[in-house]
Amino acid sequence: MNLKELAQKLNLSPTTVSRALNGYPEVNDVTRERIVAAAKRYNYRPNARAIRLATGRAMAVGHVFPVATKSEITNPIFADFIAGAGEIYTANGYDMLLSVVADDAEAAVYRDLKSRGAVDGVIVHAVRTFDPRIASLQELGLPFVTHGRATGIESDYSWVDVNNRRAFLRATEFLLDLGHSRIALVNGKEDMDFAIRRRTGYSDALTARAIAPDPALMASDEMTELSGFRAANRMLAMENPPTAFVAASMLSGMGVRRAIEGQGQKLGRDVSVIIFDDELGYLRNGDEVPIFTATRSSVRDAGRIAAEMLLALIADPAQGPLHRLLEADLILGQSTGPAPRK
Amino acid sequence: MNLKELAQKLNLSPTTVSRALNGYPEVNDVTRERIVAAAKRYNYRPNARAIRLATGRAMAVGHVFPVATKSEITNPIFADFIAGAGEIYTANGYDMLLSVVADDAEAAVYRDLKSRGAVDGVIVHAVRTFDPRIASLQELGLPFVTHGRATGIESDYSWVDVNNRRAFLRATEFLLDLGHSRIALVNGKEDMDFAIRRRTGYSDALTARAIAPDPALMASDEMTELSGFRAANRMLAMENPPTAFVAASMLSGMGVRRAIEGQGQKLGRDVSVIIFDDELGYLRNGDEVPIFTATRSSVRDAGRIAAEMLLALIADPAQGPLHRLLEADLILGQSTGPAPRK
DNA sequence: CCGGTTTGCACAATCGTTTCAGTTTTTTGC
DNA sequence: GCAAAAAACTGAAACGATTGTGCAAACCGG
Repeated sequence: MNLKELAQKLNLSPTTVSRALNGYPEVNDVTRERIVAAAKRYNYRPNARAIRLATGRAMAVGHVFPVATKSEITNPIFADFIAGAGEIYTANGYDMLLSVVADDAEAAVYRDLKSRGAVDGVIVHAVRTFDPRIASLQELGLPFVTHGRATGIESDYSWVDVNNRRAFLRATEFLLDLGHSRIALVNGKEDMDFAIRRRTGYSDALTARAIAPDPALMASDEMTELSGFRAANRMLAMENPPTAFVAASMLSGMGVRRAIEGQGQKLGRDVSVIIFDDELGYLRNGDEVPIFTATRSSVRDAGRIAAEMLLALIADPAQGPLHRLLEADLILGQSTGPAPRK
Repeated sequence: MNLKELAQKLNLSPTTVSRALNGYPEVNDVTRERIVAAAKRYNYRPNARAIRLATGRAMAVGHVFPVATKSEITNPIFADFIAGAGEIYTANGYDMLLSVVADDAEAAVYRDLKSRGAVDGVIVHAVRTFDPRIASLQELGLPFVTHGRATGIESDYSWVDVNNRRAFLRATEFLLDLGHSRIALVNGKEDMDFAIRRRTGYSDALTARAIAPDPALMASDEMTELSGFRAANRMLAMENPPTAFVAASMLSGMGVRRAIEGQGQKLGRDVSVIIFDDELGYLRNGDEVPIFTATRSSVRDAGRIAAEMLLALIADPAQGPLHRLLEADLILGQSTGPAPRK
């Protein structure tokens, strides 16, 4: 059932039917109702391909899912972010186009998406410091929003980010307030921009209390359980081991916990742990009572916000670069307690 | 740069240019080369919207990402499956359309996708027993491939699945061979079809050795670390506790491990654990040496295979329902050992 | 050299919408 | 009652490709 057929059944021109369904004013109310009713009855849905060609808009936004050529790590954040963004697209009649691509071919994909006219805008994931994608997107003139900021990029662009620095600053301060002074950082890989910011927050908190950050207490690796375990194990074996950890993710934190318990120590009593909790659907921090004390910020919410921002930008690119800095909550769980007395 | 402009620059008709670029035979080789060179030089990419309208094909496949209305659990499998499938789409010039939708609205989304002509086929995730989506897709006449099978559906349809029953049968047999007789199952939620099959494999292995499956040794819940921990804790506190566990996922297994170690027992010596390993990118089972003994089957591979199957089906639906049953490898890790002597 | 085939290209219709620019009909003001 | 304005509707041209059909020019064997 297409527009022409529907128009014939109604003894009207395609023009009128189209206008009626799209809410144009120049159509009689009774006619409009007749048309709407018929459309529903015949289950008419305008052909997406034709609309796109006629309007010149893709009514779709692109997400590029980089598959690292070397490490096979897929970003665990991705699914939740997509879920949040997707809700917004669905609610606004937009489609979401997902491109899976080797991470060295991303620029080409953006150009392709643009010149094929497949999308009206894109969301950029996993921003790195000095991320070259930002410049190439600006050059292309394709509306975009990044999830995370890139230190080292001077030009202005639209982004949604968590205040990672402040989150880690607060987490570290909280541990300091509990009397801890040997506080370790189990960070993600520090080519990611957010990891740098997190380390800065951690260091700043220590420095502000006149504690010099100890490089031996700072680890940086993939945010997996295993590397969290290894880092914590190594540090706990030191002569002057840490009494508290700040971990970059739920998984890292689980690894740290295992190391602590493996040494026969008790989490939250002998050694404290704070994690950064992205509230991933399948990695929940307990049910009623949080297992870990955590700085918490929902990735799904970030997805929603980024999607809304992008749609606004598509509707009116002139409203210039938009920014949104989300603050993480500090929630109290069972993994922190006062520093043990010597 | 569109077809007409390119044709003008070449002093040719759009027809010829189009035919040259699409490999039709009736164009002179030197002309073709001239055209191809010009296309590359002007960076011409045919407009996706126009192609779709003209050919009637969407050159896109849909993935529906159900967001549970009640539990907020997003499927951790999803990202890896998508990554695998996406590779295939990209290689074949197809786009991937992702719809995020409340799980009670899925049927409507399929109908919408079909009548709008937005996709040529879809992949169905997270199949449940008696899954109604299969019938509605068959009715719609939209090509589809499911990831997982649905017991209780009598009609034939295309699917890709892991031999879950055999995987759990082998895992259980392996533990039996090591002398274990009190073997527990920490399963996923048993409204998912694969979970049922897994339990069947587990039970069958026990029964074949004349051991009656003990309901007290069978848990079924979300496949999270916490529920794995709780189930194992409960079972280890029994009078006659299990000496081995079969866990449904990496996360469950991590929970089981924590329960074991929490009781001061040693994994692989006092209590054995086998997991099912989906080889998720961010939940790797160790680096060189696997932590857990596991039945392993790559979700990413499953995604690739399902995507290839769907594209084949779109090209020629008549080749009828296709099936692919993947076998899981049994890989030896450090989490299993002979049953301890009483 | 000539009729018929092959080769290489172009014309024009088509896909299903939107939308500009009319055109017809109705309403309005006086 | 009539011109002007407003309301309601329509024709036709886009949008940018693909593709069936037609038509010259080149080529062929005899």
